[in-house]
Amino acid sequence: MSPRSEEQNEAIKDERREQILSGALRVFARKGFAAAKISDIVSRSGVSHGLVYHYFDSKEEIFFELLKRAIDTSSETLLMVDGMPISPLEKVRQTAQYILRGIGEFEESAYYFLIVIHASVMEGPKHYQDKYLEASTALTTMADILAEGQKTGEIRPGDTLQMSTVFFSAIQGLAMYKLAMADFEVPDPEILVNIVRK
Amino acid sequence: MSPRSEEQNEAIKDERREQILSGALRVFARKGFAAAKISDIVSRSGVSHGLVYHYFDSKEEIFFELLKRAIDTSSETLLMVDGMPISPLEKVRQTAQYILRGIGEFEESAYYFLIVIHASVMEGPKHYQDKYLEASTALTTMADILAEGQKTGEIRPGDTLQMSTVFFSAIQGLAMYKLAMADFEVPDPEILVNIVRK
DNA sequence: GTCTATATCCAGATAGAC
DNA sequence: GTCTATCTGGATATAGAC
Repeated sequence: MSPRSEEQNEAIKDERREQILSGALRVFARKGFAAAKISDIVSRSGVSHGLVYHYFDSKEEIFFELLKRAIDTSSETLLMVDGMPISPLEKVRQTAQYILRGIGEFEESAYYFLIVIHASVMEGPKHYQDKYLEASTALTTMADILAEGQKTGEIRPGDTLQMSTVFFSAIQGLAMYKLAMADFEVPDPEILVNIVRK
Repeated sequence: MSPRSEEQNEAIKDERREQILSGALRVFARKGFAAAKISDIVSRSGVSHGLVYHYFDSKEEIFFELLKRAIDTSSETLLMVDGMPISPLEKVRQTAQYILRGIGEFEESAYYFLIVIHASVMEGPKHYQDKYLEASTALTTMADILAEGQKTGEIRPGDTLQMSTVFFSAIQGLAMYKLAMADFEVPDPEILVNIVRK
């Protein structure tokens, strides 16, 4: 038997973990936390039942890892756009374009939105909700951008938090339509921009 | 023992059914079909475990009844608005006002939206999806209204089905925010109107 | 019409072989 | 590192008393 190096073992471990998470993403998104069965994840990811529990302590831990990724990614996206040297309206446009492209091109992207929805709306372990609160920073970040845009006159007058909420509501809703309807086509990002544009 | 009349028995049966459905609505909305336990419904509705199965054949039948009500109600609402002798833009405004008021005032209303989401996005019995397809008539009905409005110049140019999809996406998303956030306040309906208004 | 008690099945998690 | 076999709890649904 040829012994494997530490690095090789680490690489294998990472690969298996990702393999499991990738299958679990689809299963959790489509079924929700409680309805998702370990056996579903096993089928999707092609590993054995026992191996899942070798890499994760519980079903809950797998879900939480996915939730973490979903929220971290969306926060980073918004901070990235906010840091660009462009006008407020253009920031809104970039956000809409970026997210909608993701939903259209990668099914994974829509699944991550569903994970957040499950964690936030559905009853479950309390720390899901806690983690979710971090996601609401997106709402206020966008509201701040809109307020700037009101000063420059690019953005409609009105309650910026409400506008921000409608903007993200539409995005979440679109992610769901994408998964619900087979022939769904991603709408023109400009329709989202129209929510706030003067 | 004083015998009860047929009518009284019927009234009791109806009342119990509604009692069960009312509790089940909240449970299914918050947990999804698979995660909802009969014992949850029992706690919420205040009847015994056995009685639930006296009035319904299965958990599935309860869910389906709720789904039916959700979809029938939303179809009727849209047809009602469409039948009003008002301009296309005004029809959009009435729809937004009516639905948002419902979401704001009655928690029940937001729950029904969640029921539809569960049925459409989550994996489950196939006939849920079939039933759900009826709900998509709302999308096309609204698209038709928008097309009329484009002729009269009240509505923005562009793909009307896409605009209709964004409009309803936002509504669905708002229903979720309502249930996810404790301090949620319903936004001004005019923000939704702005999606399509020229 | 309503309840409690129980049968049956299936899921999450563990143990231990290879 | 990976697998199969098994334990154990809990859920749906049923049976039958009141």
